[in-house]
Amino acid sequence: MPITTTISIILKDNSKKEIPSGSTGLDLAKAISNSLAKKSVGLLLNNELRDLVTVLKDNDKIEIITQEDPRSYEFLRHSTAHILAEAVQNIFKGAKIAIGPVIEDGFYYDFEIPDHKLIPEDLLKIEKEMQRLIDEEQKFIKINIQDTDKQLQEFQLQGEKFKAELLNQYKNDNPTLYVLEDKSGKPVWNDLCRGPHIINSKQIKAFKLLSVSGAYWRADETKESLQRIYGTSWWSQEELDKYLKNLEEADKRDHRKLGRQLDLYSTHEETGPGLILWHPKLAFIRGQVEDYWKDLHGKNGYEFVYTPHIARTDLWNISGHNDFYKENMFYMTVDKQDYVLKPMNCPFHVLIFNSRRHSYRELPVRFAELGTVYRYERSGVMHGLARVRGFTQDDAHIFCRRDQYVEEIKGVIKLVDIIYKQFGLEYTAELSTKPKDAIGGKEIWDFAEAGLEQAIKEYGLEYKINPQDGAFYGPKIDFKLKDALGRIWQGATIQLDFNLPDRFKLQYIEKDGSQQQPVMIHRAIYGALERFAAIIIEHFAGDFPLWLSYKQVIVLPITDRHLEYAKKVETVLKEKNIRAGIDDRAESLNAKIRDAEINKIPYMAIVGDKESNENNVSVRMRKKGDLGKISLDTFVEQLSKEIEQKLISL
RNA sequence: GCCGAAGUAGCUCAGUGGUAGAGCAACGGUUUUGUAAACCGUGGGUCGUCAGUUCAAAUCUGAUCUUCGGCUCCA
Repeated sequence: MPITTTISIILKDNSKKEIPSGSTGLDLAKAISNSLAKKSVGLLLNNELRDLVTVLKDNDKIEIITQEDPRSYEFLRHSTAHILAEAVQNIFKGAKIAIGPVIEDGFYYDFEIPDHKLIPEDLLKIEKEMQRLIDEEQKFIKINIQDTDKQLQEFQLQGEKFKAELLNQYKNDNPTLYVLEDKSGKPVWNDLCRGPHIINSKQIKAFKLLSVSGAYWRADETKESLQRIYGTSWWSQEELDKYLKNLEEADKRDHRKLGRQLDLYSTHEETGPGLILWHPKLAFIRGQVEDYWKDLHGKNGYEFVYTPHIARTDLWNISGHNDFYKENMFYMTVDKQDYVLKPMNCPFHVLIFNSRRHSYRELPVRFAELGTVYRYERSGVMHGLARVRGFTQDDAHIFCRRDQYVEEIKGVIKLVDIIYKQFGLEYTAELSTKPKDAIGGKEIWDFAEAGLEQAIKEYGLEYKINPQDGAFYGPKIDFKLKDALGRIWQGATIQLDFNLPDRFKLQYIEKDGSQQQPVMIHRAIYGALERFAAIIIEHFAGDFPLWLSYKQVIVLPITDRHLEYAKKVETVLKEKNIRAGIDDRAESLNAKIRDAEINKIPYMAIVGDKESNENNVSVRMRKKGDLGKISLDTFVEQLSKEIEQKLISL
């Protein structure tokens, strides 16, 4: 057989490149251009991320990943995590390493550190050690583990029980070890790892450790309790600074912080955790959000119902909640009868449907309710308005025929689209399919999943599939929404239910006189008003659009002699249903402006001599500053239009 | 629920065993102000709660409640 001295590589654009055999990805990059080699980080080799220094084979398909490619961060962060682990083991001698994966914008590493509890100050010490290791220009070397038993023994000898456990698990999958070598080529540290990694620690230009927290080995609370360090790393200090600034901005928008500053809501020890008291401003905003919802749903064929907050346990026995939802329910006993505080609205809506016979002609029936439910949440999970124990769902249940339900799903998707656009929120859809422990046969699941998929496709929505992530009672579409800072929140959900129609024996009379089971759809668009409030507070950073603002205009008289005209302006605005007020305090104009800005009031109408003589107002817009003088009539007209159109400006 | 941290005036925070502080807000007065803070004065806290150690506890210890960062779970 002839020995080939060159191999042929297929590049991203399907062109071919001949390089000497034994070349690595880095050699390939150099062969293309030196500037490319400088920016190169790793490879996409036959569709898998690999080290840049991987030796290439004939006919390999290669895409060189540079620092400009978002995928390059995976190499960087994963490698920074290794340096973190090395640093921690250098500082805390008995520390054992668990796992250290890349997460969005960063990485973490889990450790078991006997006799030491990490505190934030430790992070500085660890960062220093990491920098020292980075400056040592340590090389990442990949080694195939030939003798797993020997390696296993070594891990056990070192007390690296987590690595040993992992190696044992992966021993038949060609496990690899990454060894870090110092400049002299001496191995100084290693980790069982699939990679890929960067070549040299000096490529880590900007990193920061962010926080410490607890975690469990394999996310199992019965297993070892570990200490986790979170960090982030970037290709340049500028990138890191930008990221940290973004974190600060997110912190400023935190709805819990703004909730206090703007007097939006409170919780109290006396009421208990996760129970929200809505103050007037946020209650007003909620009212606007609810009115908009009612209007839209009324126009789209929904009928509104009200149902009680408690029901006898009997109801929850029939629905099955008392079995599968037990840990989340609040129970009480009255007159020796057991009651449950409702965790969901569906059983009530089902009872309304079942309270009389239905003809196929009446379907679909759509019952909607802003239903307040209570769920016991474990004490550590509460979070401001976003995760609470008592919350109001914008709930609705659709009962329809099999031949209707695709259209019904499309109708719900349309509402989701309209509503999210109204708030300037982007979203993505996810289709969750049959889980392992599901009720209902394959046939009905196939039918339901196909229908959901058809609806999404026909609507023209992009979506991804979450295999086996559906509810046990049916598949679902979840909507993840993205706020102004690009953060993802769980929003709307559309779920099919095969469970309740069965348990409550739901029926309607078909054309041929037979009794048929309707298809039942659960859906919520805001999700929960509490969480939605949290989302829009953070999305708008407290600067609510005019139609949502509790106070829309504050009139600022310059001196007392302008009070009379200021009152006139206020009256004119109020007559046009514009929510206006006057700041008549004996404060300087600057002070009044400052307070209005702090309270995030959208418009300030400043009135002095010039304005009162000409029936004008000087308009100042929140955050934008002085807009100049316009006539009072024009001002009213412009505001009315902005309110009418529910405009948003971010 | 679990791991870790925190709780001092309405808010933000200082105060490491010896008489509880600041700024802002509030209140009273003076100032009548042109696009992000006028000036003077006054009041306000059993230091989350309960127990313990001590001559003496905001400060040390324990329990408990709440909050925060995560884990797990979820609208």
